[in-house]
Amino acid sequence: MLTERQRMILNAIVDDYIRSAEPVGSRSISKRGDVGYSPATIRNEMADLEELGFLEQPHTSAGRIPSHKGYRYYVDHLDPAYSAPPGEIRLLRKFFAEKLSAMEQVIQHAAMILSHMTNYTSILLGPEVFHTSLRHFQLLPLNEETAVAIIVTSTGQVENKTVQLPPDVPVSEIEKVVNLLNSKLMNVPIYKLKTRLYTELGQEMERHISNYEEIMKVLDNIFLDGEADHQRLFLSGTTNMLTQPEFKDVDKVKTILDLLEETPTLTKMMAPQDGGGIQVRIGTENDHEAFANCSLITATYSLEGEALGTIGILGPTRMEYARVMSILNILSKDLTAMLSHWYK
Amino acid sequence: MLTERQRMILNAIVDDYIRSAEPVGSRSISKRGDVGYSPATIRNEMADLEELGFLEQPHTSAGRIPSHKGYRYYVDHLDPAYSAPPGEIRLLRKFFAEKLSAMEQVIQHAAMILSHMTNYTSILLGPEVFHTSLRHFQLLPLNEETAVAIIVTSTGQVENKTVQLPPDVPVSEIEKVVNLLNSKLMNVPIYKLKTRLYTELGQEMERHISNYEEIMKVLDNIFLDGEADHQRLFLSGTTNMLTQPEFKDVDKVKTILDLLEETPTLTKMMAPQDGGGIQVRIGTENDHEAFANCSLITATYSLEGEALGTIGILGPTRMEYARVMSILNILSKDLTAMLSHWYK
DNA sequence: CTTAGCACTCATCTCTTTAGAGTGCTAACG
DNA sequence: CGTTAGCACTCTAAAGAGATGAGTGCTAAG
Repeated sequence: MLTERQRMILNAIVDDYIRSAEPVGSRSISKRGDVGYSPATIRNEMADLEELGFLEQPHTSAGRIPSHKGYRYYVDHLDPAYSAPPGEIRLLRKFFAEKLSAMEQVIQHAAMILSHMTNYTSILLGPEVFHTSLRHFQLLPLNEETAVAIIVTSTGQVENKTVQLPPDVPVSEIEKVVNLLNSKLMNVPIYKLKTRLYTELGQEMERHISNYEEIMKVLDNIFLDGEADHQRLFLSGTTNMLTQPEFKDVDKVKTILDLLEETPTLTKMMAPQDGGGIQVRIGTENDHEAFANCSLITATYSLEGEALGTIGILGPTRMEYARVMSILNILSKDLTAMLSHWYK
Repeated sequence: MLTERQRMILNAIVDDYIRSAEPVGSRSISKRGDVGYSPATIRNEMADLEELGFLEQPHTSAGRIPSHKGYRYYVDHLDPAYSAPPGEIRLLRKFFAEKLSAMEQVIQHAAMILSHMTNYTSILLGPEVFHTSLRHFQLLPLNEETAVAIIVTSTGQVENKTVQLPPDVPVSEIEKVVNLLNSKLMNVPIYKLKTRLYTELGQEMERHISNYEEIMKVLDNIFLDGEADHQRLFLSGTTNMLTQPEFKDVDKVKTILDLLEETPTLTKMMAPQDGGGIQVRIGTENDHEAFANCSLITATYSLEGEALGTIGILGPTRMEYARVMSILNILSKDLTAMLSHWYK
């Protein structure tokens, strides 16, 4: 039905169009390495393919785009043996094997509810913390002043951080500390590391280690960081942004949505400022430019009196503050109640 | 700092703007029932409020919108006792109490993976079926010809459907059928109801019930419906639609996204046509106009040889068919494998 | 202090013009 | 006879030029 050359050209056009989303001109096909014909020749073939119904012209002086029939032909003649690259498959399987902890499910679920009820975007910061514990700790001196701290968690995640060492700490001392930590803090949940450091190790450290206080500071610093980095972010209702008339410009929405994908930035923004309770950040009070026209309302939930995570609603500055604040208030309390019931 | 009247006007402007997203003019404030002043008076106050920094003008001849300071004032002076309407709170708590079954988590998780890996929107149809079973069945005659069938599931969901009764069925007969169903089909998973109807009840029905065949038809009809309605839909990556240049027009995206919210329509579209395997529906081959520029690629996963659900990717007609088809193929097989392992 | 009236401003919509990409056709070439 | 160069032609997208109208600020009267 189609000549070999026509098939090749059709394939080239579909491929190009899939990549570029722009009508494909004869010149650009001609310039591809795998097609050895001039634009004029391609044009002739394209005219034929159009007549046969495989291509379309959006308008007279545009390039061609595949018609439905063209796509259909392309799909039906795809190499059936084609398989995604092995790296991709490995990734797919790896993600698929992951599981959410019961805790995370609750958070994710809450995110969904929030976005549905408010018609805004909800952002929930949940403590990954809950299902990861310490498997291994290492502190490798790089030189006299700096060392790399390595934390391996029960889920196999490896975190590392470069830290400044206090002056004049002999290697033997460091080894002692590391051994102590590994023996005493093994299997302790990440989020409890910092407190356990003091409650369980304080005395022993004081007895055996010379620079006790300064080393304590270093460790404190390391675990503090681990705590923040391990939080997990759940989003829901991002498309609700689109329904707001102030964001009818796609580019504006895009900058916001892109920022929502940037987990670290978002995590920082969600961090509660001084004290808990409901917090409202209006427009530029969010310290990111893309949120200049947004307001972020957050509330914290907690376990045993300690703030664990944050739930938040992102909307236009023109937001139904009263309603959203009330809903956040209720849900954060319910979450807190549920958690304390759960982990008791 | 602000006079009572200024506060009132500021509040009115913020409220109006929250609702309308349009700059608020003096006239519209004046016309509100709760403000008894003419536009000119309002204008004077508005000029003052602008000077104080609570309001802004997008341009000289537009109405006013609240500034950040204006929102801040509004928020800080919100009635602290305000609480969302009780109906809303009840709804919130109800949703929050819901739980996803293990099965559903897997599906939802798969949806996320798919959208992340493909950068398109993923739609997964999972069998709610798995964790709901029949708790109670009722058939209430309305008159001689019609009756309401009520199905209560183990999760407390209540489904009802109006059905046509065959002529001349005495009430006593109906009662017998209902009793038989309740005694024999109690705790049977919804998805097995239809087959069990025949395997377990066929003979007994035939013996005791006069209009056996016609009543069977009615029941069949009822359970068929329940089966379809109980499938659960998971979406992920809806915002990926935005990154496609063909959908840079917000209105176009909106029609698509709106359709994605319509669960029943979507469920129907995802239904596999004749036979399983990977299916590609290009443009208008999807029987909904809003998807004229979209392609939907679907694959089914199954349990014990029976198709249970569908996983799909929605993207522009200009889609990376080969890659997506390969990924769907792998994931659908992995899902099938996982399920058979799970439910054995 | 409040309100009516009127001139003024500026965004938005529509219409027109312009620039550029890509075609179709014709004629020449190997 | 298939392939290629050249050129006129077409049509969109971008830029510019009025017309429209909502809403203001100011002034003067109530």
